[in-house]
Amino acid sequence: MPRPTRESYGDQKPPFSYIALTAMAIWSSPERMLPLSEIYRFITDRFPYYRRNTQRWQNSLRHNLSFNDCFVKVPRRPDRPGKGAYWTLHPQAFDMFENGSLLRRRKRFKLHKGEKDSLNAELAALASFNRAFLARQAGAPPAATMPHAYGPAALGAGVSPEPVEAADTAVLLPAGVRPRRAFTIDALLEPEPRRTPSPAPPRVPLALPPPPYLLAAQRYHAELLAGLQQSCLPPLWTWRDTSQFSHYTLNS
DNA sequence: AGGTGTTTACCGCGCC
DNA sequence: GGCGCGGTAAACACCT
Repeated sequence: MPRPTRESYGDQKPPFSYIALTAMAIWSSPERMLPLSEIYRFITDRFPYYRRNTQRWQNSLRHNLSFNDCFVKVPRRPDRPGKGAYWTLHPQAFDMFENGSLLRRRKRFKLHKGEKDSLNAELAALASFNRAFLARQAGAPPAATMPHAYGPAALGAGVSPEPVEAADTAVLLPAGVRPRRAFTIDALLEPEPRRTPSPAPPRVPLALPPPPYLLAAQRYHAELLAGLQQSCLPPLWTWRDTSQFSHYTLNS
C-alpha cells in the first residue's frame, strides 16, 4: 500500500490528532516555538480539511494546548510584542510518540506536581521579568528585582522535584539545580561571564543597537529556551525540512 | 471586540 | 465494565 502523502489527504481529515498536528507545527518552526496563530496557519496551509469549521477545531486545539503538559507556554520576549504567548514542547515529552510516529502516541505526558510547579514558577518569573523590562523602557521607576533567584537551568530534564524555599516567595525549585546567575535585572545586565553566543539571535536585524536591558532580556529568554529545547532534538529526530511530515513518521 | 487561554463536562472508541 | 485517550462544546477570564 502506498504511503499516504500530505497532498493525498486533500479535503479528507488527516489521521493526526491535534496533539500531533501541534507538535508538527512546533517542530517545523526554526525556533521550535510558535504563537497560536502560527500553529493555526501551519495546519490550514498544509491540510485543506482544516480550512473549514475553524471555530470547532481551533477550540479543540486550544483545549489541548492548555490541557496537556507536553505543551509549554513561553512568554513573549519584550522586543516581540503581540497577542498571546509562544508554545513549545516540553523536552521530556519527546518519547510521547512511539518510534517517532505521529500516528501512535505511547502514553499521555504528565508532569509530576513538583516539576509542573517549578516550570510554572520559572515561566511566571520570566513573564514578570519581561514586564519589568518594559516598565523600565517606559521610564517607570526602577523595577524591583524579581522575588526569585534562579535561572533557566531549572528547566533541565529529569530533575527531582524536591521543593526549595526561595527568597520571600515560596517557589518550588528542583533540588541540586544551581541558578546560572541571580535572577534580577541588575544581575542580568552585567556582562556575560563567559558564554558562547546566544543560540536564538533575533531574526530581523534591528536598525539601532538595542539597549542593554533588552539584550539582557533576549539573553535570558534564549537561555531559558535553550534549557527547554536542547534535549528536544536527540539524534533520532534528524531534522531536514517540513516535507517529512508528508510521511507518518519524523525519522523514517 | 476579538483573540487567547483555562477549565469542566460529556461522548465515543479501543483496550485490558 | 473500567480506564485512558481524543474530540467537542461551552463558559469564563484575561489581554491586546
